[in-house]
Amino acid sequence: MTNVRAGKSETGKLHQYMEIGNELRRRITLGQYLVGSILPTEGMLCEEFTTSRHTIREALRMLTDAGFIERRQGSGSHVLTAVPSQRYVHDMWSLDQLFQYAVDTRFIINDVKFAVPENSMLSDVSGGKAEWLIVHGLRLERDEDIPICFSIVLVNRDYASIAEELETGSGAIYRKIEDKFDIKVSQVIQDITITTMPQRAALVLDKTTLDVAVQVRRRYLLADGTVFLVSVNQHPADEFSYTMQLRREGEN
Amino acid sequence: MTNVRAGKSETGKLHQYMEIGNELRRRITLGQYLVGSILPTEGMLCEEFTTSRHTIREALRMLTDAGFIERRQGSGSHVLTAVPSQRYVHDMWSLDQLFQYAVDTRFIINDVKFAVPENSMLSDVSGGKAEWLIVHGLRLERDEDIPICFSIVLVNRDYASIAEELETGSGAIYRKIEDKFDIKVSQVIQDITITTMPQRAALVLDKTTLDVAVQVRRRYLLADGTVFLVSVNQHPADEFSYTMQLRREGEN
DNA sequence: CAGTGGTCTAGACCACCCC
DNA sequence: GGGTGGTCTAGACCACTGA
Repeated sequence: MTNVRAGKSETGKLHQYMEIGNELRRRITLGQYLVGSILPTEGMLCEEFTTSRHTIREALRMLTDAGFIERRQGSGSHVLTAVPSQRYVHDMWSLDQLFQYAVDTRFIINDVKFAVPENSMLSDVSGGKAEWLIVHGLRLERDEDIPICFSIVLVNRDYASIAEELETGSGAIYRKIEDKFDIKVSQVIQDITITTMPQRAALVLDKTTLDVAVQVRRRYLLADGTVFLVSVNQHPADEFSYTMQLRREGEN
Repeated sequence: MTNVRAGKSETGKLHQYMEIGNELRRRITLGQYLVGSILPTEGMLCEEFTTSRHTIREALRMLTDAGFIERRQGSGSHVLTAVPSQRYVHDMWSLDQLFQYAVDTRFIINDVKFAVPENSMLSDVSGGKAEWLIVHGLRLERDEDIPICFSIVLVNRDYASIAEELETGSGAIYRKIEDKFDIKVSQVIQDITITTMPQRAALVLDKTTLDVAVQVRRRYLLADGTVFLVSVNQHPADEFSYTMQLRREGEN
């Protein structure tokens, strides 16, 4: 029992569970505990460090949060990696803020139909020639008539009945679907490319001089990997600016 | 004691701490516990729910992880918000992967100097006319001579001595600085805009037909908010594509 | 079915904050 | 100094996993 409080007097002021957590992390980093293998059980660690189970569990929670291990009831603490990936966090109130669509824009629908979309927009999304609900529209600054971008939204057929409610309210379409069908976006994949502005969009946005556009495509996925909505926004290049802020998480 | 296990028999199979956590979250959402106020103490909650302190602490940990409250030793559990911001996580091994610079590129330095940068690159960064270490270069595909983008890197004067080590190794500059000065990036702010390719860059990249470029600027901040490095990369628009994947965190 | 991690109890002492 | 949350102990029962 002499070293129960060793952490405080010797190395400064670390708590027991932190010292143990750091030691275990060191062992993983040094390959003493191999990736793919299983850590000693809680009981064994209690013995080795002469401490209570709760303390060991707190130490293991550190490793879990940092991404080193995964714990499975009945199975053990599995070592996932010796070099966990950094996690950078994007804080948002809603996905709308992924772009600046938050509250200051409105969406004007030009056309709604049910058809097979052009391939370029659904590359690597829908395996075949399924029909999607296709909404063409224009996004404007609220209370002004200044256009921001030309928009196409594709909705998976399973949720196509949302078409009836597109004119009401002001929120984003993906959000209306979330509410109506009680589903949740689990992942978003966004890509940004440069294209030439389609004729149709150029006309509406009154851009005759510069036909370069920034195309931002976002795919909204459910937990099972299903793409339930794809949005494609085309911005005049001369007005495009996109900022994102990533904060490093934890202290890894 | 009749309801110690009530969570299991009545509502399905939730654990006590989850039920309590959900109840507390409900109260915050409904405004029963106001934002800015302080939650009942652990002891009071133990009494109300007739349970042990550990169980209450586990419930409060749920709320903490979800961003509803912040706990301060000696002060209490402060309600931060009734609608916590969603957290979308960007998984990366390193920040290099924020772009696809991982391992398949090399950086050729054309010029290194110490000067006051043009304002356009440091808008809202350095309050004044401080001198920065300015590195001009070109990023190429590894083992090929295909240029990817034209690069400018600005290094805060405090870390300018990194200049001596720029030619060695292959990693990103920010990483060399992290190692040499034992500091850690805490946040990255990235913005993407469309510009015309500067003459200099256009010549090097042999782009005479299309002078539109995508400019990606990244500011690397320390925990105290200091910008220690700014990188500006200009890509020929016709080859530019940027994909990011955001995963919703937790089950909020 | 033996062993693992998950949950929970009922205590205790401590560091820290605020009065 | 009184009260808060943070850490820690020494037990217990349970759910789940895998041989």
